[in-house]
Amino acid sequence: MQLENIHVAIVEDDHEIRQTLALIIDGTPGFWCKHTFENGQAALKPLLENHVDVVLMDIEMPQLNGIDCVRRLKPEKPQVDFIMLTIRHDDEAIFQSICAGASGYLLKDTPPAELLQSIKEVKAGGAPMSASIARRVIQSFHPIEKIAAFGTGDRSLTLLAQGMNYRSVAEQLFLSPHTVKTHIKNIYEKLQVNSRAAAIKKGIEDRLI
Amino acid sequence: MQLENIHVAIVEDDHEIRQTLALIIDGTPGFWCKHTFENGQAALKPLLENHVDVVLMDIEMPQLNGIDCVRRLKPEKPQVDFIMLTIRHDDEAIFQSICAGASGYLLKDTPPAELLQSIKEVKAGGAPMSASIARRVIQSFHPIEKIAAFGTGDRSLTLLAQGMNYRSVAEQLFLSPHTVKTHIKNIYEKLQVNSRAAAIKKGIEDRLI
DNA sequence: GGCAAAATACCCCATTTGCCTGATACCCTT
DNA sequence: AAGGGTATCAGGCAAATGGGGTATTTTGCC
Repeated sequence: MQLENIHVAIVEDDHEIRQTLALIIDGTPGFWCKHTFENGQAALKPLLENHVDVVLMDIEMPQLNGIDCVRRLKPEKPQVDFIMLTIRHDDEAIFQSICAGASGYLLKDTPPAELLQSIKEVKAGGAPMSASIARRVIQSFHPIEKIAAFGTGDRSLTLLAQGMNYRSVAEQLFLSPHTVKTHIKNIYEKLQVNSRAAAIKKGIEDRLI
Repeated sequence: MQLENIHVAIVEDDHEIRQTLALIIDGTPGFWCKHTFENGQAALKPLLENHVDVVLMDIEMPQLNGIDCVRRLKPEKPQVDFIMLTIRHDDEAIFQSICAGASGYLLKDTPPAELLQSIKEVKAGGAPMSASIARRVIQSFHPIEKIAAFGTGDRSLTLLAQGMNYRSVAEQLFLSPHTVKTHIKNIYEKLQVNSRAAAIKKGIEDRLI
């Protein structure tokens, strides 16, 4: 496939895991474990100054955790692909990692063959994820059960979010501006906000819009 | 692995592809192609009334496209896993499919072995995606290059989205309300909107907030 | 049929917003 | 030195918003 080795770095605080991963990678043709670091802080400078293709990144580490490490490195080295390699499978870890710039997310029980495949895959423009992680990511797009399900009002909110004012929304929905106002008032109460701005933010977060 | 066959349905308007897929699935132990349909409309009733585990769904089909078909079936049959199987790889198709309720997204050049593996994977709670699709999904979480990168203003927008008014934002950022006003005006221009509501929606969509 | 909830509509009024004009200053690049 | 971009601050003004009411009609449900 690729003519040159894929240069890999490992950031992982557990000595044994770090060594094992390095052995797996170095022991496979086409892969070269160029660096290993025992926490995020130690990885920052070397990874900024040296080129690697893929970084395997643990999350829970002393001094600087993997998510923050990615957050700081990715903007500076956008061509580097970061794969989180962690036991954490909670939404917070997953989505913070992805938002920080990770291009892959594997659980630590990933078998060596799949790990190596994932490294190749991310380098080829993919986004390798453990099956359960991928499902979580996909599910994050699925609509939530509409909280308390307000009736006509939700349409109003959608239109407001598009920049319309009471009058325009009223025309669109064939209602009086007064009515729209009443609806919006009710929506504010249900969403526990008191401004259009906050309502729209909450509405989007809760997938009502 | 599983004691019983995985029951699969195929919704695909191209006769040849449909037959080929059916042959692949029926020819593999552990899989059973229970139904095939030539468009979304034809699939609706049978899929509501009969149980299948996984549906392979094309997108572009006459009468009822695959995305709308999933949108209508998934809420009624949440336990069914839908895998889009299409040549389309544009963002609109990808994200509309996922939002409609698809749990997987494969391109039509997926080799048979990988297709079968994906069916098993989705049934096991995964979310099989072609590599390039997965990357798109992941990238959708990444912050956009700040359009024209407004400097201080973006902070203002974030605070406005939390329901603050000019005065509160000004206090928070140690600025004059006038300054905040100016910033917001500039942001509106850059986002091509003219109301706070639309700005927040666009800001969230573009991941500036 | 009857009741409760939602939807519809209207009023007043203080506050806020969006837009206009203008200004000063700083940091770039040319 | 000149120009462009950004950040800062200011006053004025028409329009929109948010909050407090009240009241009628429609709807869904028992």
